[in-house]
Amino acid sequence: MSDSNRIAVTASLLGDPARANMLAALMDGRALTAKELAYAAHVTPQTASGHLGKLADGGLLAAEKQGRHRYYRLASPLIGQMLEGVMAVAGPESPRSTAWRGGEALRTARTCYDHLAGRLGVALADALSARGHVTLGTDGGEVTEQGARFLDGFGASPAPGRRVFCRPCLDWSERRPHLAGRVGAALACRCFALGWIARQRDTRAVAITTAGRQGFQQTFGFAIGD
Amino acid sequence: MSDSNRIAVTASLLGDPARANMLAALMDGRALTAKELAYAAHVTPQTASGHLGKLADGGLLAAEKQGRHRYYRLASPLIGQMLEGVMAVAGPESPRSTAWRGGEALRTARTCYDHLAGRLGVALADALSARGHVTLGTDGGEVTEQGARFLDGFGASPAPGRRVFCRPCLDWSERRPHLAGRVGAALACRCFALGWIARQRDTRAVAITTAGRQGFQQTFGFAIGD
DNA sequence: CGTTCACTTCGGCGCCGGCCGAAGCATGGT
DNA sequence: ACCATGCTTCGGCCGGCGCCGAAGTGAACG
Repeated sequence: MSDSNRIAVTASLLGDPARANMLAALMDGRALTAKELAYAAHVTPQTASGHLGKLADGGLLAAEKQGRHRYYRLASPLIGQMLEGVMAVAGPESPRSTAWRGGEALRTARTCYDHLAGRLGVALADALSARGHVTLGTDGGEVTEQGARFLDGFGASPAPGRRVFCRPCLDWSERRPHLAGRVGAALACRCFALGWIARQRDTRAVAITTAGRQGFQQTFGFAIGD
Repeated sequence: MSDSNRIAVTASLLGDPARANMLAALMDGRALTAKELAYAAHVTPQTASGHLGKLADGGLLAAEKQGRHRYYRLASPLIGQMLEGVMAVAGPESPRSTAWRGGEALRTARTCYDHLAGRLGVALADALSARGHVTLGTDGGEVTEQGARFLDGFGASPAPGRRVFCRPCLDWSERRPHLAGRVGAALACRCFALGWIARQRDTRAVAITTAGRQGFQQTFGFAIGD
């Protein structure tokens, strides 16, 4: 089988709306049951079962059985990255048709596998860059020395000691980069731990709490949230 | 239309073998005619015409008419990046079934949109890293000062003056990173210009010339090619 | 132990999309 | 002007795949 046939096989796994719905639901890094994924995909459990089997056989999902429950998660960060790449190309809807449910919340703040995206994610990247905590270029970026001290103090130290590079991830709703990689993941983890943001049921839109609005304003200098 | 339906629509464009073949053929950054793409995809011109229309309508290809010839190319580097991401997940064939035609040449050296991939691409990244010309981490890397001087001297200066970050791209055949981004593109461009590598007709496998074997050995310290 | 729930498998149906032959239009060459 | 070539469109065919009802297996609960 040629390499482009392998592309076709992998891509066709994403190319069904039900399966795409499932993968998107798993993009917040959590594991969900087959039943929850069936609900997310708007199909019956039997249909979902077939789809999940294909995704697992194709190496995109990892399955774990707990009693009668079957939990699925994305098989690796690489799958998350691939989905990000497809999303970046698929892009947002045209501004004229943004009336679909939940869209605004996703645009405000959401998880993108293990890091934050949407306006919140981009605002974090912008603030860190503007304050000289990270230096960002076209192909990448790096945490500065003062940035490392800042992140240490904030409780989001990405790695001890060594140089810490940043992986920009083109945000599909903002069309500008947010921070992926270890830095992005550490920031997200810390913000959840502080209670500034909270996961919601049935969506990977992330809620910004009152504490979060204050925290982002005082610590990073931007206003976000209702 | 929800974001995951947009994923499905975009992915399904890649999910057909004929279309995947065409996109793969265009991954070396060249523009090809509809006829050439039909040949690459092993379908008739009329079938190819329908597929190309879909890829162009979907924003994946850009079309340009020259007389009776219709040239298509990938619409943007972002498309190349997306395809890289799918290829990284699709991965190589299992070692037991590598007998397909042209596979070894692709693994040795090929273009990955605008930069070099395969063993050659990975060897370049390794050599630059080992010699201290670039520093590479998990999420990215940067050209060092001595590295910038080296690249200047080599004729592959990626950008004047400013800090130059590197974008690692997981090589699907080697499962380790080669260099994408501006640095990778500048290296590839220079190696073509030096005649160390040459494009081949009907494949994005890149031929390593005799001059190239000597040049890579003397300048970068690795042996590659027949 | 019986009931409920989660999940999987089977079988049948219908839709969709890729395929190509045929035909038509446009361009290039002699 | 005629012929060859590149490309597109149309129509029909067929295979593949997602869908769900029905049924079965296994786990959890009272």
